[in-house]
Parts: sequence; C-alpha cells; structure tokens
Amino acid sequence: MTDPLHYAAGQRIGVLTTEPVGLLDYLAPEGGVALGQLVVVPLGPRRVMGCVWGPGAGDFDAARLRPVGRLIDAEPLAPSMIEFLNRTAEYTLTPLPHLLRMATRAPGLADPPAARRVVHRTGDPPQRMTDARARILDTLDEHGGGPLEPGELARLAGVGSSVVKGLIAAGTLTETEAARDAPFPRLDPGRPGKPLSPDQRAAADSLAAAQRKGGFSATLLRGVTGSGKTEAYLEAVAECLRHGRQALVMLPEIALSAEFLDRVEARFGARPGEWHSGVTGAERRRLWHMAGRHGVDLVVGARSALFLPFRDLGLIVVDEEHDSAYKQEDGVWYSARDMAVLRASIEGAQVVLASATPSLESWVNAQTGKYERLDLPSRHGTAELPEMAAIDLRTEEMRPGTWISPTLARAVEARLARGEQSLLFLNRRGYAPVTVCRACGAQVGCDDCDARMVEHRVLNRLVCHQCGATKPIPTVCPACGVEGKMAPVGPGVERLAEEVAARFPNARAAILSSDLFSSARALKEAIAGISAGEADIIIGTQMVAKGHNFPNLTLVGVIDADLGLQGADLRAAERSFQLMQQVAGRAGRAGDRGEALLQTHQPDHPVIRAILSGDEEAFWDAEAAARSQAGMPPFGRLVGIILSHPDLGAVTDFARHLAGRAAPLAEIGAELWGPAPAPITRIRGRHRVRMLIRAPRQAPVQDAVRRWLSGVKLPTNMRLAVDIDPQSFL
DNA sequence: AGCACGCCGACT
DNA sequence: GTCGGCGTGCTC
Repeated sequence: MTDPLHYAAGQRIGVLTTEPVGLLDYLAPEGGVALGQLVVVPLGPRRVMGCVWGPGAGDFDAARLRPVGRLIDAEPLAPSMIEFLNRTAEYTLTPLPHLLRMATRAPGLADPPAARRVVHRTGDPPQRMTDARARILDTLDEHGGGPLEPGELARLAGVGSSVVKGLIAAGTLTETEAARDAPFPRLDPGRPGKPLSPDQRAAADSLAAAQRKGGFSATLLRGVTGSGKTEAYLEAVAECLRHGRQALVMLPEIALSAEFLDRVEARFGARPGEWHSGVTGAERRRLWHMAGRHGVDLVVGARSALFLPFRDLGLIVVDEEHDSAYKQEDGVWYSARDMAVLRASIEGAQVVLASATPSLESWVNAQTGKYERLDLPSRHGTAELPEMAAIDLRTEEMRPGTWISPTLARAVEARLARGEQSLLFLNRRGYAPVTVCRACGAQVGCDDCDARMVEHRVLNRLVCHQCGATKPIPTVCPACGVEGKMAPVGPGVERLAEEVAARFPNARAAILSSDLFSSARALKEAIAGISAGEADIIIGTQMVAKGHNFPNLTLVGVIDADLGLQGADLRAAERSFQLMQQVAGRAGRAGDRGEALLQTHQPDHPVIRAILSGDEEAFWDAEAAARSQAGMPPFGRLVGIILSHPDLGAVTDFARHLAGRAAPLAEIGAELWGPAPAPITRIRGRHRVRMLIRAPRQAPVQDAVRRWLSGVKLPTNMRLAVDIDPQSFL
C-alpha cells in the first residue's frame, strides 16, 4: 500500500525548517510520518522546528542524512495549506521558511502534549446537600454535565473552588484529564437571523447560493455603513456552517472586532474564535490547534488569521477590503486581501470582499467579470450620499491665514442656528504642516528621513509624520541662523480649531485627531460625547471616516479637497476618492440627506467631479486618463523593491548598484519607474528606500525580478524585501 | 602571542 | 537563525 501522504520509517523526506536554510532531506522516523506533520529536526548542533513538505530532493549523500527528531503534537498541515504557502512564497518572492514561520506562530506549539484537569458528574448527589453544592450541580447540568475545569465551574456557579473539591471527595464529581486545548462551542446556523430588507435578502440569498454551489467563487459586496453588508455576508457564513465547513471573517482592525463578536453571538448563539495580536498566548495556541482539527467553526481575525491551518475552509470574508491594514509591510510583504483570494481558490472556497469604497483593483476585477459584484443600496432606501457641491476657492474671498470660506461659514452658521452639528474635515494632524524661515525660505525637515516636520502646538514640538521623530520648534533658522523669523505655514486641525473659535465664538468645538487621544478609551468617550451632542462643530482628520455615526450631523465641510490629488503617490487620488465618499457619508440623518461642501481650487478636476457625482465609473475613467497622461500603460503591474540598512549612504549606493544591473527587467518590457531612488524613511533605526518597477500586466514579473536579484550580493546588514503590486496600477 | 571582532559558509 | 572557523588588526 502506498499512501502518497505518508512516508514509511527510514524513507528520505523533504523537511522545510523555519530557519532560512529552507528544504533539507531527512530520514522519516520510526513509525513513519505524514505529509504536513510538524516535527523537530536536528540542524547542526541545534534542534529546530520543521514541517514534512514532501519526498526528499535526493541530491544529498544518503550516508549523511539524519533522522527526524520527534513529532510535534499537532494535526499535520493539509496539502492545500502546503500549496497555499508554496504559492504565496512564489507570488510574494518571500523565502518559504518565513511563511512557515508565519503559519506556525502560536506560543507553545512545539510543547509536548499537556493536559488539564476537568470534572464531570459521575455519582449520586452528596449526603449533605448545601446551597453552594446545589448551585455547582445545577451549573454542571446547564453545561451538559461537563466536563468543565474546576476553577471555571466554581466561577460559573459563583462559589469557591473548595466546594468543587468537596464534591469530588464525596464521589459526586470525578476529576479526569482532558486535552489541554478544548474545542470552541459550535455555532448554530439554524437560529433565525435579523429580519432583512428585500435588498439585503437578495444579496444574502445570492451569497448563500454561491456557497451552496460549492467551489471557488469571488464576490465584491458593495454597500455603505448601515446598508446591512454584515447581515448579508453572515448568511453566507450560515450556509457555510450548514455544509460543515469552516469560515473566516477578516477585519482590518482589532477595535472593530469586539462589536462584531457580539453580533456573531447574537446570530449564531456562541462566540467564534478570535485571532489578532491582542489575544493571549494560550488562546492563540488553542485556536491554532482547533483550526486544524475543525474544533472551531468561525474565526474572526486580523490579516494573519489567513495563515491559520484550517482543516476545511469554505468561506473567507474580507471586510473593508480597501483598508490598507490588510497589507503587511514588514517581514513578509503581502496583501491579505489578495492572498485570501489565492487561498480560497486553492481550498475551493468562496471569498467575499466587502466594502463601501472598494479598492481600485477589486473594482477593476469586478468590472472585468473576474469577480461577481453585488451592490447593496444604502441605509433603508434613502440616498446614499448627501447633497454634494463644490466651493470654488478661486471666487471666494479668503483672508490670509484663514481656511474657511464665506460660503462654508454661512452653511455652518445655518446649522448652528438649527442646533445641528457640522463636521469640518482636514486630513492634516497638528498645527501647521510646514515651518519656514521668512528670511531665507528654508523649511524645517526631519533629521532622520526626508519628510518635512509638522508643528504640533499641543506638544509644543515639531513632529515627523513619516518616522515619528520630534524636536523643539526652532527660534533660530537652522539654515541661515537668523533669529525670530521662523513661521508656521498652512493649516492643520489644531490651527483650524483656532479659526473656528475666532469665527464661531459661541459654538462648542471638538477636535478628532488620532494624536490627541492617549488611549482607545479616551477616544471612545470623546466620540460618545459628540454623539450625545456635546459639540456643535467637529474638526477631524481621516479618523472621522471610520465607523461611528453622529446622528445630529447634517453638514460636512471639506477644507481642502485638493489635498492628495497630486504628488508622487500613485494611490493618492484613489484614497482621496474613498476618503471623500466616507467623510461625506457622515452627513445626514433620518429624513435628511445632509450636505457636503468641498472647498477646491479645481472644481473641474475629473477626480473632484467624480467625487461630487459619487460615480465610481467616472472616477475610474478619470484615473485611467490621469495615468496614461503620466506615461503609464493603462494596464500593468507594479513591484516595489525595499532596501533597508542602518546607514543611509549604504541604501542609496546599493539602490544605484541595483539600478545599474536591471537588464533582466528590460527583457520582459519592465522598467524602473519614478523618481529613483524614491523617498527615504527611517523605521526602527533602519533607513528604508523603495524602488518601483512597472511591468506590462501579463509579463512574468516574478521571474524577471528573481533573475535580477539572484545575481547581486547583499552587503552585510542590508535587508531586501519585494512588494508585488504595492499600489494599484491599472 | 593572545584576543576581539567581523565576515562567510554550513547546517540535511 | 546560529554556530564555528578563520583572517585582520590591535594590545600587552
């Protein structure tokens, strides 16, 4: 009998270690070993973790092979998981061991099997029955007679642990050993969900039908906050659970997960597994094991949850799929959204990308028919966006040093008179984005990277928004030495708040800017206060675009809609379009669409016009036109090469060196693109530079990059990472 | 001569 | 990733 997934004792097998050495041949241990089995293998004088990855390569002297050490007490990785890791490594040009490391990152994974003590009911009620003892027995009955951990049982019953001990002594309860990690409670898809509107019902049915059909499918689910997106995809989850498969819902930030877990519990009667950096080690280990044993039905998690070793994954939901948090830009560079599609296709699963403001890539994939597209009309039938209009700053009378136009000021006055709230949106933290010397014109830059420093009056310091460095606000010009000529130029939210206070002296203003809150709780309280009507005018950065709704907000004023329309960032216009839609969507309440006013110097700019109409197709056309004007082919791919080194000179020198040997790129019609070398940032003591390559869409980019980089030797201490598709590039 | 340091290759 | 070997260059 030959089982291709099992290797007999003494057979030569390939083991992938978590060390950079990669695949090495070993001898299968006594009793044989399964494909995907996690093992400990000897490597030089050390023992390291590895995974049985297939038959051995056979190119190593058989006499020198060493046998596998011990097997790790964990379910073997499924063949589909192995394929997923292989393909992800190939796609992102990441060494395979890094991916295995990422996929096995759960504390205590390699620990020998450990047990925990549990009690369950075995004997008759005790002779002496007491209140506390009765409560223990009742609680145990409620949980199906056990088994439960003694401490947990005492806690649930609200009595001391000595009561449990007494019942064990009396023979009513028996203590036994159980596996350390317990399965998660089952979710019940049969419970009734929230009543759905006809639109939501249609979307839910369509998703459930795709799930029922089985196999790979990809759907872009569009709908604004409150449109019932979540309810719709929870029906796909329900369908998935009915088929006995596992589901994964990814969320961009941990902060969103608590509320989501409650909704899942309300829908399915139990809490799902939770996976993100805030989860304790023991829970992570439990979830990791349970994913592999089908001991968990649904996992809610951050991007890294995609690398859990699911046994039978039937559905992946990527909520807020446009969110940049799905991109990991450290260690392994990957986009969890793209890799979710890859994993779903390997697992024969359904993938649902949900967003009110889809990323350009997903939008294009839906347009070209690669993804299905489902549109959920807005909250309860009202218009999706408020009434949108531009304020043409060229025709407004603006006093120097002010940023609120007379037209916008009148609109705010009208809201104040009616007791309604206004939001003034300015995506700039701090007091002033630039500090300039009036004598010589020099701008104060960061000493560690090439960004300009932003004045923060609250801190009374200059702050670099790129690397986080700070320094005192200079009184003497660092360039020309003239004293007393340094001046803040341009507005940030702190400065805008000054103008609001001067202009609307009787209004209560609140600033929402991420740097002004020390904790998530302080922020939550501030938002609750504003919702309760404690502010008339909200001054906010992009953090107002997310989540929270202000029920009495009827006006959104965008201070500078032109911000982010130009510049070297390819993604600026797209982000701006999404941001404007999200921010404008804050306005309006029951029976009142609200109004959004965009201050701009270029009301005829195609992107501004697309924002005003809320029309994604118009935006897409504008974007394609802008890109072709910038000399880019309409369809292509972008690859980022990221170099980092503690020494700034070393990075720029090496970037130049690489640029000089880029012949393999030319062979596939690709080229280095943009201002090379690109801006330098400093992150954790290393200078980082990014080189961009653009390539025709169908070109074998990975091969070319591999050939390009294989010939170069990395200087000591130089780190290199490759970021495939770093930004959309139509 | 003796030692600290950094570079480089091996590790199956 | 980590270890050991080896060459360089400094100090006693």
